[in-house]
Amino acid sequence: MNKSVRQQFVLDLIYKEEIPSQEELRKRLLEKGFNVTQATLSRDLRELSVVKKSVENGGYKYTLLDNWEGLSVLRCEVSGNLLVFQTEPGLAPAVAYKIDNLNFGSILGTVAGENTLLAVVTEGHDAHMVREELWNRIQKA
Amino acid sequence: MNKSVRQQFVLDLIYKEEIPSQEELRKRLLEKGFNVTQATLSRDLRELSVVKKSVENGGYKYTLLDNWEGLSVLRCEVSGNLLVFQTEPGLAPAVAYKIDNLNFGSILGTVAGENTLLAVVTEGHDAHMVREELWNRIQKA
DNA sequence: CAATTTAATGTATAAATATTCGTTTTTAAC
DNA sequence: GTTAAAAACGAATATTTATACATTAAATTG
Repeated sequence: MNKSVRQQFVLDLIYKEEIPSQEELRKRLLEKGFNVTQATLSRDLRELSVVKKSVENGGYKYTLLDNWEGLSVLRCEVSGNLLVFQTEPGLAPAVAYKIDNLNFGSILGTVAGENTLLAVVTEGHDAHMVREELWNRIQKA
Repeated sequence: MNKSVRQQFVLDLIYKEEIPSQEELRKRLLEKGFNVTQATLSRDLRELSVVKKSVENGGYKYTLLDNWEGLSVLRCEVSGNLLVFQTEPGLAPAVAYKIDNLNFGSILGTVAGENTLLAVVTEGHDAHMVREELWNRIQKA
């Protein structure tokens, strides 16, 4: 019944299912043991930068504004002040681009090869924490 | 007073300004000579895949779901059934990735170098039309 | 060009969402 | 532990957005 845990579930749900409304989201969360009101979810979605987009053939679904659909990041490990990502062949530059655009202050910059990319963590930040943060954002289902 | 012209203005407005609601969008369009109701704009935004996202320090703004912010595509020319894009150094793969993800039936596939990328137009489609379509989507302000 | 179909839009309203305000819970400071 | 401050939340509601239905405009067919 903790906020950040709930929000993780929210991200998970909208990633895996087609949620058309906050009321529907509320019901799905209830099944998982989270009993909150629509108002709270409205605030959650705001904080998580979740948006409602139209889907083919009518209706709407909630989705992440920056979605990593199709990018398939395979792995992310920490070594010193570096994060090392493995991606599907050829996708590293695209992933690097997306990471750059997140504007994480905790990431100084990225270098991408074919399927490997390095992200340099800013001094004073804990690489493992940054990894967590990023990984959550990437949202591998 | 043509629909597609209006929608172009809509894209333009939400790209250049912070529009917080459909009612506000209506007023801005009115200034430009388009007199439509909120209902029409709701339908426009659905068709254009425009979403409402939260902004720092409160409030909301409409924005494109797939935004090309920071990608800076410099040029796009047609040769036969090919579209040839020039981008800032190193960004071609990221642009190619985004184009792939638009799922245009009119584009068979893309190949990216460093700062140049080729998009192959599907047979039966007019390359110049496709170029227009894509270029509008890319929305260089 | 008349008849028919299809697309675009407005009006009115239902549905969905954001926010105000009051309450409870958590955190921080002593 | 007590108190003060901050964060989280619900209830009620204002605001915003989507849609059902009716109407008009445009395109298609004969």
